[in-house]
Order: sequence, then structure tokens, then C-alpha cells
Amino acid sequence: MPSKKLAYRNLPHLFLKAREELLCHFRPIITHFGLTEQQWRILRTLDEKNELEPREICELCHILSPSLTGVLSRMEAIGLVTRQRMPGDQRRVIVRLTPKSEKLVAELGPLIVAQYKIIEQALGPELIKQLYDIMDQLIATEKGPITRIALPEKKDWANMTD
Amino acid sequence: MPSKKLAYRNLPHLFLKAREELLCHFRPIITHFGLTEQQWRILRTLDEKNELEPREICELCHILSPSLTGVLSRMEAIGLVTRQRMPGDQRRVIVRLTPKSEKLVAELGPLIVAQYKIIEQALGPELIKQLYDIMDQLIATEKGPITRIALPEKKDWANMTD
DNA sequence: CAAAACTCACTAACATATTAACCAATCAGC
DNA sequence: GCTGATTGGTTAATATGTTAGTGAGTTTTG
Repeated sequence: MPSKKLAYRNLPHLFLKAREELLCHFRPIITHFGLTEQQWRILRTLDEKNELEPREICELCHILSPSLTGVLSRMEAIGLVTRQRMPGDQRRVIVRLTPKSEKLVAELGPLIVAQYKIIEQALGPELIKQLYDIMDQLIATEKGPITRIALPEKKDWANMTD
Repeated sequence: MPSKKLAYRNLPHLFLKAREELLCHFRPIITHFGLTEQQWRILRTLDEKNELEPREICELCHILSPSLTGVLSRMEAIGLVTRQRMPGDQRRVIVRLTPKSEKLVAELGPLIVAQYKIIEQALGPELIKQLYDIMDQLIATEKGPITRIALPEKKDWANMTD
């Protein structure tokens, strides 16, 4: 028989679900152009900021550095971005859109906006506003100090026989 | 120069960010026990439902079927779940916790709850309530008909020279 | 009853996530 | 100027996400 149920709803899981419920309306548009979610996030961000360094992309697009290395390599290989070492600091890199990807964004962007409008209408603009409001609150508050509970001694559950 | 900026904020991306802001407080607990996020989601759900079929786990835990195959294989290999073919229908499978994983949930679950309480206090219980409320609204509304915009003819951007 | 359609889990191939470790370039301090 | 610490990007190894397809088992239909 199962042990006692967890008393709290799974909030992170709820975010995952909500995100998927929204994204499923955009995914077909993005994949139609042969892009992945992450590639589109990067293109969109680059279009807005003009040029970015990898660590900035990591921060803005929520992609971890090791993942980004591969994503940028593939994007560079198919001519969606250029990578150029920064003259003053040979460690750093500058990533830019290509003429080709600028055209792509110009064609894809309006479709995303149009789909947004449809969704906004379906959900009701007030709900959208409330969402933005609460999410901003959440992300702002999270910066504050949240203590971490104490963890018990480590047990290697994976290799226990019992 | 960049084309015109997209007029809408990226709502799915906001969910991604919010989820991460929350999850980062739970991840250390989960990994401390040698589990992955998905493994814990499955253990937690199994603990609540007692036994589940793979497609039910996919639905409840938001894991796609091909991913689940691997996750369950690994979990079975280290003795966290059992998989048993259903007698009446040889296509179907029943997944259950083991005594070992029941103990694990009994030890891990309360820690998750405790961390939840800390976060709830930090964010303020009203904010949490509003969050649940809006998320439920969102997910409920999403079931309604949201039309998909028409897509232009397919272009193979990846293999274009220009 | 037999063929077609369907369901379920799985495999395959590729992209991304996650953690740890690596390495060259830069910087801090002496 | 040299050593030690730091930064920025990368590689490696493993786990999961994503899409398409497979194959056995079951249901539907003629």
C-alpha cells in the first residue's frame, strides 16, 4: 500500500504543463521552418539584441552553456548565425544573425505574433495580464533568500539490495 | 540591423523561467538521493496511485512514451519499480513501486513538503493561491478550440545558400 | 473467420539537458 | 614579470526530449 500522499500540489509540474499547453500552438509554426524551439529562442533574442555573447544567450534563453555549444555549432553549420572571436579578449565570442536568418525571423516572427493574438483572445486579455503580473511577482520574489532544508545523511538507494 | 521587434512577451519562456526558479530549490534534495527529476515525478505519482500503466505515467508526468521506456528501464534496473505484463492484454504493462522505493518516498516526500512550506512562506500564501488559481484557469481554458494560423509554403531555410 | 484498422510499447536517430572536468586566456597580487 | 585564481567556452558521459517508424497484440469490420 502506498505511504501517505504528499500534501502539496506540484507547482513546478504545473508550470511544465501550462508551458506545454501554450507551446503546442507554436511548435508547428517553428518546426515548419525546420527550426527547433531553442534555435527559435536564440534567433528571436538575437533579432532583438542585435549581437550577443554566448553567456548572455545562456542567461536570456535559459540554455546551459554545454548545450549552447552544440546548438550554436549546428546553427552556424546551416548558416543561421556567425561566431566571431572578440578582438580584445580571445576567450569571448560574438554571435550574430546572418542575412538569411534575418529574413527568416522577418517571415516567422509575424506568424508567432498572429498566433499569440489568437491565444490571447481565446484566454481573455485579463487572464494574460494577470499571468504576466503574477509571473513577474514570482520571479522577483524568488531573488530573495529561501533557505534550504537540511538533508539527511546520504544513502545510495540505487545500489541497495533491499 | 535587426528587423522589427516581436510585440509580445514570450509567455512559454516565462513559464520555463518560473519553473526553474522553483525547481532549483528542490533539485538538490532529489539529486541527494541519486534520483533525477523525472524519476522522482514517477515515484511520487506511483506512490499516490499505487499502480499505473506506462501511458498513464506519460500523461500524468508529462513524459513522452519513448523517453519513458528508457527511464523505466533504468529504474527497473536499480530496483525502483517493477514492470509486469498485464495478463488479459499482452500489449499492456503495469508499473509498481518496490518496497525499497516505497521507503525512499517515505523518506524523501517529507523533505519536499518541508521545502514547499518554506517557499510558500517566502512567496506568501496568497500568491501561491493566485498561482494555482490562474494555472488551473489556463489549463482549463486551453482545452477549448484555439485555431492555428495558416502556414506559408515550406521553405528549406537550413539548406538555402543565401 | 479473415483482413483491415487500431493500440501499446518499443526502437532508432538526432537534439538538448545535466553534471563534471578540461583548457586556454585573462586578471589579481605580489 | 610570475604565480595563483578566475573567467569563458568547450569536451565527455549519461539522461531525457522529440519525431518517425516498427511489430506484436487486440479490436473492428466485412
